Amino acid sequence: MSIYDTLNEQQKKAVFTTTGPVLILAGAGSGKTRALTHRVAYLIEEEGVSPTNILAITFTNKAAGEMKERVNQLVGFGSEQIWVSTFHSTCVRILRRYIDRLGFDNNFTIYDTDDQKGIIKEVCKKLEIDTKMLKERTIMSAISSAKDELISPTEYEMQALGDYNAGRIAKAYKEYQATLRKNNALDFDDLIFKTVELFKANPDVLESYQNRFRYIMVDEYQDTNTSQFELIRLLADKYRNLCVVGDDDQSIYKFRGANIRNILDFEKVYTEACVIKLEQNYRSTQNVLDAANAVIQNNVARKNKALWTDKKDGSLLHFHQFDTAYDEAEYIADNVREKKREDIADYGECAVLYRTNAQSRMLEERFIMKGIPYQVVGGVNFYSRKEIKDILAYLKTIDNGRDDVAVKRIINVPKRGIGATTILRVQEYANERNISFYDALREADQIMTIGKSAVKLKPFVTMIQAFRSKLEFFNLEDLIKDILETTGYVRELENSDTEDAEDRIENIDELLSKAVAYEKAHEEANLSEFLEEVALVADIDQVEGDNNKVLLMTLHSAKGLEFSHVYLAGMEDGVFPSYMTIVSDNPEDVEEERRLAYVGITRAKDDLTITCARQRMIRGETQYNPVSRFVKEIPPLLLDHKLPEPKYKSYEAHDDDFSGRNSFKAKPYEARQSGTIQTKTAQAGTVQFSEAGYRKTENVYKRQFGKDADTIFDKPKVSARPKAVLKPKRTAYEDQPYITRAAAQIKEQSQGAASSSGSSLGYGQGDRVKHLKYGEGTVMKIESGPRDYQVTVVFDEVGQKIMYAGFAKLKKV
DNA sequence: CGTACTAGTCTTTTT
DNA sequence: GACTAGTACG
Repeated sequence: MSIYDTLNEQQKKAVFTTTGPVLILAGAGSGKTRALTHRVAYLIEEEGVSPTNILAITFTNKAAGEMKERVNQLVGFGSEQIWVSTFHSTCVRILRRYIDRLGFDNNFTIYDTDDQKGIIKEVCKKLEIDTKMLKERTIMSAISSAKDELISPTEYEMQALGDYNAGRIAKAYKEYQATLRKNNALDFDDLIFKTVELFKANPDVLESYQNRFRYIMVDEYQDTNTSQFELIRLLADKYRNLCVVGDDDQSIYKFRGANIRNILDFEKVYTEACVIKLEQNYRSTQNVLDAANAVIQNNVARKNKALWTDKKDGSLLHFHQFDTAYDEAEYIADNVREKKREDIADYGECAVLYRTNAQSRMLEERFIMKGIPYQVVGGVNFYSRKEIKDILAYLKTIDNGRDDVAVKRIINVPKRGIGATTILRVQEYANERNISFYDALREADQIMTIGKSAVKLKPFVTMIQAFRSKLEFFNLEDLIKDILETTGYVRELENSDTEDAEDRIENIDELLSKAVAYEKAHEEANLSEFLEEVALVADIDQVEGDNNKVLLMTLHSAKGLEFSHVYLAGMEDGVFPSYMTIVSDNPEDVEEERRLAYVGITRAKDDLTITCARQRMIRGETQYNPVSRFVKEIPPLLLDHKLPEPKYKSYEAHDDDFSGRNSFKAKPYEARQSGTIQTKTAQAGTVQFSEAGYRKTENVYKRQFGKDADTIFDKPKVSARPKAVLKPKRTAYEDQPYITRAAAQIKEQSQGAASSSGSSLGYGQGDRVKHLKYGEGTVMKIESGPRDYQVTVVFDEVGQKIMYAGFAKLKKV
């Protein structure tokens, strides 16, 4: 019995076909990681391929780690020698070695979105681009798209001829690249671009990597963009042992430049390619799978496949429409708690998925209220928080004095009385002499224009020099501590009475422990590599598998994961699919959203709950949204609750115009040009839909279910509710990077309460207490729960509430 | 130079 | 609603 016996026929074919180009079309849950890991094992064990000759590219560091681990289990040795990493990390490793050939310093820094924006701003100022007319954002995304397509500034300029705005972007692009070069920095897109450039300009370097990576595998191939494809094409060009794995139905990163043609046209580029389809789904129940299939079928641009499963039907999909987002969140939290109580599911088996990060807030509040452990993935990245970026900027300055962005970030943090004017003068001086900002600082006393401010600059330079000289004998931890001590960064935070100072200090502590962990994991930890690792972490990388918490994340972050119990929240037209895509005149945009829905549905192994709200606050505006078209595409037979009956007819359909999907396909553009319809709801607020998108939904629905598919506009019952009691602020906390401050307090309290007899509450049964939002009330009961004291209070105004002492912050009156 | 307030924008998704 | 950039003022 060998390890390969457990594979199905198609998986075996994927594993045993080791030479030449291979395209594996792997449907959701079809065991593609299994196939990939076994393939690597097979290469090493049966074909005697050296692990060093294998390159596997994954999408996230987390996926890379998992792959390594699984190969290790199969082979038992050598897996640490396989090069498994993301596109970006792969490129950094190559560039660290060879980028000097392109005129960069090998210790270049990597700019994140914030840094980029800063540069773009400078560029706009310099080129006198009016950012009201042409937004930084637009310029940035134009540059990013250009890089994804491997278009250089010069080429961009040529293409922009005759177009005023494009011409300005071209100028900005050119200037931006010049600045990056001057600062010895690369942005995310450059990492790929420059590697391709390096390979093209240096055939010897390319060949050495071609010889090294004789077997190349790429996971999540449907999400590669043009530059990534080119990179892979170059690397695989000599031996052509390229195996790509993907699912066109799960392509959800078009906004990031992903080119779905890469997978759809693979066979055209590699005519000798062997195509293998993995269609048996091992993950989900029949009902879940049926729903997913029904939804994705509405997409036109896809390779046909039919996922099937051996599994039982399973339970029906649950569907609930609520009046408000509050009710929705409340229900989900209750439902999770119930499943836990009845032993149906543990917390770690549940996940709540939503379209936008902003939707996590309401859910977090409810989860905290009910004491359910959870972890939010994403939102504001830990490493893009102000305080973290400040500390990192110190490290960057110490590491690479040419990084002007970093130097300018910290020159007056903490306050040293160095203002904008001084910085400007120094920059002018630097520009004249063509030296870096930092080098200009060193010559501060020679800059005539800044006068007496020069005195303030000197101590800064001396300090940085001192840090640099300590670099040799300090480890990372000591260095960071020294920075905090010398600059008084934490002291300043402690003295300021801003609300979030404490959070910030905690975040800094978290950074320190990350640095310590990094040093433990790496024998010869050095500053540059630490900074580089930090720059390339994804949110999902921080999720630990074994902490038994409900995971809250966007649908995008959920790709590649699976859970027994999945909640799809906010399933409303306007939220998901997003308003932007509904009104877009490109029908492909809604198709991408549909793929996202497909990803969401197929995350569920056993149980799927779909929820939505009639009323929802989005960006400070109350919106009334109908049930998502994607829900309507699920056969009603699979749902436990019927879709709501339409109450307001908002649009009269003309069946003659569109008798079915084919006729829609036949004349999409005329349809789309007929503008938008506005639908007034009973309450204030309007919702717009593109007519085409609207009609399409309608027709698909009719065709499948023979029902009137009118958009539903229920008049929401607006119940008077107390406003949210707390705003969860995300903060890093010990081993749990993204639990909220309030949850952290609960934890502290419960730990403290265990040792100190419990009188620490300061109030007891029968006492009158005051709550920040609920006002005054009487304590009825205090019970010690598993995490904290549960206090029951009857408030004078809002009635009885049961809450956790640690976070309710009740005061005796 | 630093602070406090105001106005405007934003988000759909991220390596 | 929340965050940020820009501005007016001390």
